[in-house]
Amino acid sequence: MPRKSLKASRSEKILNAYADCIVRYGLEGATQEKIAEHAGVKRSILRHYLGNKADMLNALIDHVTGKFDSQVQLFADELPTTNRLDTCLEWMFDSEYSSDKNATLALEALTVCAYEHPYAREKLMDSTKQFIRLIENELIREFPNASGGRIFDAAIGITGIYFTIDSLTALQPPGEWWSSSKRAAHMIVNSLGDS
Amino acid sequence: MPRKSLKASRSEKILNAYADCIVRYGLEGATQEKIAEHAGVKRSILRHYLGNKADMLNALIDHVTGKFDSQVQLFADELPTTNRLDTCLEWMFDSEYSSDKNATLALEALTVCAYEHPYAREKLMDSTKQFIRLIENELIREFPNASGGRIFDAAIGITGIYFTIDSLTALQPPGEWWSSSKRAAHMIVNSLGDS
DNA sequence: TAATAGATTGTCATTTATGACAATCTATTA
DNA sequence: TAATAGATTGTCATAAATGACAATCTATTA
Repeated sequence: MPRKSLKASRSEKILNAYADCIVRYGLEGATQEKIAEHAGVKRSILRHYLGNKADMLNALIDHVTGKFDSQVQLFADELPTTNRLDTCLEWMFDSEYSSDKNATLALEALTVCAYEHPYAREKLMDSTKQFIRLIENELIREFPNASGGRIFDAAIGITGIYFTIDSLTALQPPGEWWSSSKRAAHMIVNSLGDS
Repeated sequence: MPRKSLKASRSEKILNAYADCIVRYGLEGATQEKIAEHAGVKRSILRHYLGNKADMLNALIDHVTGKFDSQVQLFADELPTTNRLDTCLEWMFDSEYSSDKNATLALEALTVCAYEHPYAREKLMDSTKQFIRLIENELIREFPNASGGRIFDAAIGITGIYFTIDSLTALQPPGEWWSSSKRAAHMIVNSLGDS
């Protein structure tokens, strides 16, 4: 007889606003007032659906890492059957293409609290590993004969280049930095070719 | 007849504590109380030497970028005359060696406020450029015949790999990530060799 | 349509962070 | 040693953030 619960959709909306806020104002700068404003709800609502500050942070950690993970998965699924690796780099290093840049940025904003929050550290580590593994898989597919060690080195390198150019977004770097990043990633890829 | 001013040394100590705090707690999480505690002084002292919150942030921006710049300069000056590039990568990607990792981390912690603080954005951009230029110079010295474009691409790539592995410190990644990062950087360097 | 579970709003107390400034202490040297 | 400029400490007012909870509104369906 009760009305149906909006918990799922409301929580979603609030956590997205929370993620936006930590990217914009930093983790501690994302106050409940600001989150509520961004989400277009009253502050009391946050508490109603997500509990107190600590609860909210835990929910946020799950939400941000989960969202990142599923976007990574979606990204992998959408890659074409031919020319996968080139397409992959093309998508990664095109500042226009990417649908939701904030996924990476939110991850990075959370990183600063890893010291204080072992749970965040754990989840962030998992998500990072999964991203590296995506790159590894594409490299293996293209260079089945390369050693696992070299594949991993290359994956770490490409991931590093991507994370940095992504986090530099806040500094509004010139567009050439994106294309240079892409070419640097290709340098790594090519070096796997020379057996 | 007055006593001599401690402004320089006190400000230095406070700003170092401030930088430590933003790395540990994030920009907004670094409250005056915590800074004072880390610096081993009373909170009132902060105001006495560095003014109000906004003044302190500006001083911090100058301090952090200035410190980073001078460490980069020192780093370049200490490179040996022979085998410079290898030594450079060796030092960058040795998690033990580096004297003050926090210089990079503080830079990254400040990045989140770039949206709100154009001044921070400006200074951070300058420092980043200077770092890239250091790498560029070493690459040019080793590969005088490589095109400027390829040199820049490589410098962007190596810098990206370095910044990322450095910021991942908070997640306590396995030591192999450091060595893999180093080898990835070498892949980029080597690709400059095959004209 | 009446009862119910949940949505939504509003308010108040507590804690925390900051700003301002008065009061006191201390090295320096004229 | 006395005057001075600065160091240091302490306190209070204000603002901001959070936590807790009461009060009201509204779908849903028995």
